[in-house]
Amino acid sequence: MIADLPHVEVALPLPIEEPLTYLWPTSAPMPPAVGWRVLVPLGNRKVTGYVIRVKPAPSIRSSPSRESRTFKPISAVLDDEPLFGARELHFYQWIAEYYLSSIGEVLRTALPGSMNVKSYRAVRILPQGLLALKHGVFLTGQEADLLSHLERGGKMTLQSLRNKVGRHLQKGLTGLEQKGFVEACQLLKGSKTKHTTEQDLVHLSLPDSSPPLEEWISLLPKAEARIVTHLDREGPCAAQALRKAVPRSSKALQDLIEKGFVELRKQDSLPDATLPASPTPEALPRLTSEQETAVNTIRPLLEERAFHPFLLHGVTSSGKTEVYLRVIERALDTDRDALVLVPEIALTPQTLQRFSSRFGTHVAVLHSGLTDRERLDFWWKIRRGQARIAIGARSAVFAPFRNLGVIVVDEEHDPSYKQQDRVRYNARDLALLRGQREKAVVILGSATPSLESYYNVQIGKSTLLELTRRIRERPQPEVLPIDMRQPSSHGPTRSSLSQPLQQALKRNWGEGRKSLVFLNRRGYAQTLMCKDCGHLVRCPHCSVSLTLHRARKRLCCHYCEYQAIPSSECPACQGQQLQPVGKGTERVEEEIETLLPQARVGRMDRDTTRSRGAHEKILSRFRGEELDILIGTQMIAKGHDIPEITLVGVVLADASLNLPDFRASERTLQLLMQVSGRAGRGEWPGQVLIQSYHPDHACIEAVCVHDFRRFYEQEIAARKELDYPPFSRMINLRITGKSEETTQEAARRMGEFARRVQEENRSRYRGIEILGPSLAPLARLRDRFRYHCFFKGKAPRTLLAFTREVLAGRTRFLPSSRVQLEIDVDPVQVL
DNA sequence: AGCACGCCGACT
DNA sequence: GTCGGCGTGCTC
Repeated sequence: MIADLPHVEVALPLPIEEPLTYLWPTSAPMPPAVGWRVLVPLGNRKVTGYVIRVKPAPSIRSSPSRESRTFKPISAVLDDEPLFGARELHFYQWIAEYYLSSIGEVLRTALPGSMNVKSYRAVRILPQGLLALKHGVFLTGQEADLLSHLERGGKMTLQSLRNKVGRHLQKGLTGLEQKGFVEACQLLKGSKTKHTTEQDLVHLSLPDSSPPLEEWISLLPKAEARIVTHLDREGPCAAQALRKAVPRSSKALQDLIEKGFVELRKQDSLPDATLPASPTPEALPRLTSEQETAVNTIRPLLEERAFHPFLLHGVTSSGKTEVYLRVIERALDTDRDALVLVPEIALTPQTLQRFSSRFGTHVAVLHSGLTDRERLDFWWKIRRGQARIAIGARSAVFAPFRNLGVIVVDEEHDPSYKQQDRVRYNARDLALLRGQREKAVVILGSATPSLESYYNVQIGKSTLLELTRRIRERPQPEVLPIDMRQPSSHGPTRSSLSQPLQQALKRNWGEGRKSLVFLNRRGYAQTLMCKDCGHLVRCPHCSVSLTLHRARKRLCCHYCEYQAIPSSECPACQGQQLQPVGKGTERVEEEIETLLPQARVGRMDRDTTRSRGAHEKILSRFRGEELDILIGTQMIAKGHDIPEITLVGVVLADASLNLPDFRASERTLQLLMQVSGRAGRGEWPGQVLIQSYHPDHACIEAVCVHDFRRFYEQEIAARKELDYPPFSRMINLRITGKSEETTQEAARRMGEFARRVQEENRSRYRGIEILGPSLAPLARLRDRFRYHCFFKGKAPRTLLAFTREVLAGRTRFLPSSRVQLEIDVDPVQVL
């Protein structure tokens, strides 16, 4: 046995739970260690993996009777240094265990996507093959077919060949391979992204059984032939230099790479130039006394290098960002790094401006629009200590800083911090964990803290810092409810805008001020309904109705890609009375245009911000002098600061209130407070009108009197009563499948099995409550039926242990791959 | 995840 | 007969 060679355990980004063992060849230029990214053989392809353990050399005493198996060696080491160390690995392992996922999946989530290289089985045509095709000799029909596809495509994966030729190509291929017309090989995918410290070196990579070079070159197009000649004469050449040396080589080089006749290899180029000098210092704004207290409370703990969580509860426009900036400044001064998390939608140029004007090029901005290359670049800059601040959405919580001093989670209540697929982590919670592990200060900021975070303050786990006043002593806007049940609210028309809101919009526009109108429902009408038979137009793939989008002239499903052309005829009764019901932003826009024909009205929702930069473009038109009234969905409620807005209208506060979710009223409060906060940020006082059919609901009352705490007290009492979070933890198990019967049956058996597990270990699992299984509120999505089940318990560890035990028996209740199981720990959205 | 294999029904 | 569908099981 080759007992002395080092073995490593490699985690793979696949749904394989266990790491696999590989041999670390002695020929490798570096010793095995945790964190190396490697390419490993798996079946007949190659995948990226990450070394998570170096196995101790087997002792001499280990009995040879135990079947010793041989392991495959790794194929390649992919970087010049490991991507993570023991500390980071431990963090990843914690996440895998807590979110009931595998370490490989966590690594895939935590590291930039372009780290994942894969290979597929492929074949490529050999020069003899090209000749054979030209002269049409010795070929069956299928062989000729295959060769002609290969001639066009160069190196092709078996998959893509199959798509062209059909599945049965094995016979033809083996024939061609025997005749020496094609060669089996691997095609790497995703390896093209490199960071800037590397450059491409072009190598010739002629097939093994190569004829004389001249014969070869004669078969290639001119430009390609020139490159091959150049490489043959000069040897390997940097891609950029080659482009200069050989005219018109870009396209030809691409073709050669695809045909597999040349290869790109990475080579280190010079490291980045040093960072530019610090930005021009700007006069720092004077802090309010509240801001100063906050900064002065946080800074000493930062300097102590201790973990300390803070909840910065600051009303809108109270200057939370300035507090972050001051603390970050101090962190940098003491040689520590800073991480700032914001909801994706709040990553606007306006927000970033404040950070970059203060900290210049130290800031790495991680937004969704980055190319793979840029993302990788930032990742390495952070890892190498060249970027000292990162600002980004959810996934930035994994930014590879080594010396964090402070983590900021702005708008900490925002549900977008929860990842909704694969590893369903909550970035806010991971920020706290990371701060604890790395002895950093963590600041959670919000005008409307989540109940969890506010509760943590009450039980002493976190320190509350309050900013109760707006900067420059601006008053809070006046917030008034409008009772939509009162007939007097409506005018003679059946407008979605009440009389008071119409009056206010007119007046505000007359005074030359800006108005914001909020409705959390896009499209023209919620759906079409038949007046004769009551039929609703529904999505054929999901259990939801289709939304009418008038500009696009389509009925759209908001959960899948399905679209239909609206017709005036009822599909059920053939009546001609299909009518729009339920108004969306598009309709409200139309109503406002009718109400104020001279006003300039804009709309901002997912439909109008589809293209890149559209979001900011609409906002800057509104900020400038091009729009008077902006109507939109929740994306108008976030972050931006437009001083001229003096009126905010909420068309229907109830829309999010009636969702079957225990957080519905919390969510509604957050939305309403946030959108209200847009009013009166400048010199003129603001007014907010909230239309509702439940104007006396606790969360609407709370918004009207600006009393978050009262709402909190009420809501927390209700949660306690029902043992909902934060008084318990929940885990949601969802079973989905295309067949209704199979899915329902699997869900039923899962519930049964879970109850049996509980019964069998009654003493340990007594405190766990099993709710369901039941049909999910969205019973079908993308052709899959959905059933779910909740486990609820007060002790997180026991709850996790229980769930693990149930999952261990998943083969018992998940008979086939026709049903899928998704696990969501601490779910935020349970539709 | 991706790939092979093996079982079935529907056609050149 | 083969073609192409899908379900099952494995990967160091």
